[in-house]
Amino acid sequence: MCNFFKLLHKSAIQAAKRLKLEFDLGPECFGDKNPTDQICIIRPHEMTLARWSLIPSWSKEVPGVLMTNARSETLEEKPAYRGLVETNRCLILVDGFYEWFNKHKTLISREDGAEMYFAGLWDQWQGEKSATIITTAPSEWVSQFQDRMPLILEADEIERWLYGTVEEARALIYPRDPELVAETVNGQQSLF
DNA sequence: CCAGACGTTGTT
DNA sequence: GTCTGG
DNA sequence: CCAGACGTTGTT
DNA sequence: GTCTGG
Repeated sequence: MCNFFKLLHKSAIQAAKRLKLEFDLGPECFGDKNPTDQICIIRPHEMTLARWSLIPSWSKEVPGVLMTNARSETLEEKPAYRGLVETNRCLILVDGFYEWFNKHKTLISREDGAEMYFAGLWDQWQGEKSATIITTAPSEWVSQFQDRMPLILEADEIERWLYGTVEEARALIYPRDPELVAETVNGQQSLF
């Protein structure tokens, strides 16, 4: 599920360097992250903290349901997300995300070991920023674990997602097949 | 029309 | 604020 | 996933 | 038999 991931400090340093952004994050966004935790997001010209699970700006109160993922297929239709792809795109920075495989907690990360960028959307409610991760159909490889996966952008796409036109951004929303590896978390490495 | 929702995933 | 389900 | 529906219109 | 709503 795209509901549990990991971010290490060193990857935030890397991302800041790659995107030429100032690094200024509290320690609360590092480690294993669950919905409603503070996570590291990247907006145009800014790396910052946000609550994981989007709260629409028009909400009367904190929603009773989690908005941790946004389906790419219906992004532009749903009341909670409509319009955000035009003005409120962001990246969610992670090292890898967790899936359950044969009852083992399994970390899925990039084969090249680099930091990973999820395409996401953010909003602001009563001064607080929050964000959601866009999901797509799984690649063939990921489908052995799950039938959805986060939209993972490549290094040469992340600036287009942040700074490009809406059309350029929309063109990046499609199912991918990134080079990934999986390893069980309890020491034993599994080979996939 | 108008009240009520507004979201996603999917075995541990 | 806007959609949709009854 | 799996149980339950499987249809349409829309103000008095 | 197949879709969808929970």
